[in-house]
Amino acid sequence: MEVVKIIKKIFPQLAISNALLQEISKIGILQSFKKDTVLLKEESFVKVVPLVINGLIKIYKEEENGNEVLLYYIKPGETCIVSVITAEKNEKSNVKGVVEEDVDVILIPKEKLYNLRKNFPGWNLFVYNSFNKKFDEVIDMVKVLTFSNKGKRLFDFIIKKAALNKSNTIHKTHQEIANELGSSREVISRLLKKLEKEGKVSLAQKEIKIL
Amino acid sequence: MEVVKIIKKIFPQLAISNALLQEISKIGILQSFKKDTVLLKEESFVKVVPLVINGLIKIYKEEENGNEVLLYYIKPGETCIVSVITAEKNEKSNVKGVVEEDVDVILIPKEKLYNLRKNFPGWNLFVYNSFNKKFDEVIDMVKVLTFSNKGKRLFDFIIKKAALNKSNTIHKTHQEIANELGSSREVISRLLKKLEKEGKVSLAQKEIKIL
DNA sequence: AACCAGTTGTGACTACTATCACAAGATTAC
DNA sequence: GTAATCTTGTGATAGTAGTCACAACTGGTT
Repeated sequence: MEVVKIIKKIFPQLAISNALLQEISKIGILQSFKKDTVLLKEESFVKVVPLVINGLIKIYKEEENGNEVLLYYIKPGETCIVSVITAEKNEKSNVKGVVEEDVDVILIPKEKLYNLRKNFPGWNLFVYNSFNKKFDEVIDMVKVLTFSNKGKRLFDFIIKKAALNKSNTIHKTHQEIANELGSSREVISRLLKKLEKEGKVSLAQKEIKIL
Repeated sequence: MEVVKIIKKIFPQLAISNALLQEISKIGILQSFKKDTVLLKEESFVKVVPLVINGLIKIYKEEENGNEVLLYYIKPGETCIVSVITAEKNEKSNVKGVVEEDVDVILIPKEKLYNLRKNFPGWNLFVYNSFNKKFDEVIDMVKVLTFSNKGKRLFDFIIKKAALNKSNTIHKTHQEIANELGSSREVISRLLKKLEKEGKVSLAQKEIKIL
């Protein structure tokens, strides 16, 4: 019963009810995905909902012109709320999900969701919680986008990304950051240089260290 | 059985299951609120969840410095998803809800939510749908904020607000719009003037008409 | 009619951000 | 070790947005 242990450790909320714990360990499929695997495509139907055990998944929206809009990351102990909702509504996804750091996940097949929702209140509460958390994150993003300049937004991003990595260093090119924040490479380079001069970070190739 | 009729008409989703329909008509409290009534305060606990029959509720975040961040409007047929979630989690709200146009609502007392969630899958689906809709709206806002300038954002706002009013005219001062969009009055005045010159709107005191 | 408060219009200035152009540094492959 | 490629640095320029200052208009009141 490997899965039961994992759930107890990483998803304590789902282990409160023993029935739910058993059900998920029965229907859940353990699987791993490598960096850059596309788990959720825009305009396609959701077949499974992932519960992230470790690693990181990036959720974003992709524009026609190639622009991307970073929405949030899914970290261990969390699920892809957009997947849950669109799977149950049998609708197409309108966001994209890509593995940012190699992940291990428990996959819940879409057909099992109705039963979970109907018979396990603990599952609903988990979904509500997940929803709430991500909604708050996106709302916070709206706030930052409304009132902060790029410099603040960039620093905000660096701090949060480092926290997700449980490290004080992030490994991304300026171009990648520019894409995620909807800016241009030159602007990010300049702003990072400024942060370095202010003594807040130190820079190297593909590396930003928080001081 | 006035409430039953209203639910059937305005919330068809909740009328699919007769049991749910009966339950809501039993526990729901019909009530009206005038413009500017504060229905949901930041940092206070949610006691009731409103199902909006007609009118309009504005949901936004208020900053320490008085800045506001418009999140979305709740129109007839919708519920305040933040209320549902925070009520069930017994947490404090982190957004503010104010009546924008006089509303009639069905109020669901917080204590009844658990029973609805546990025993009525149709209620869950309604909550999921509401969540999905508002999440999409906020995501779209992130997109606009990331890639559009204020001019586009303003025009976007005008179009959407007019649609909510079911009218081609909105009645707000430039200052009010500036507050909702997190800009300044002068900027909004100038941009509106520009839209007028482009023949997209016509302006009068406290009135913007879409052409 | 004159007044007043609220609303809108606009110039001047500054800071921020995007874009183009190109240089320079770092890394990888041969 | 050198070429080729990827990544970062930086000047110049233009457009966007916020702020200050003040003028002009509007609707309602006395």
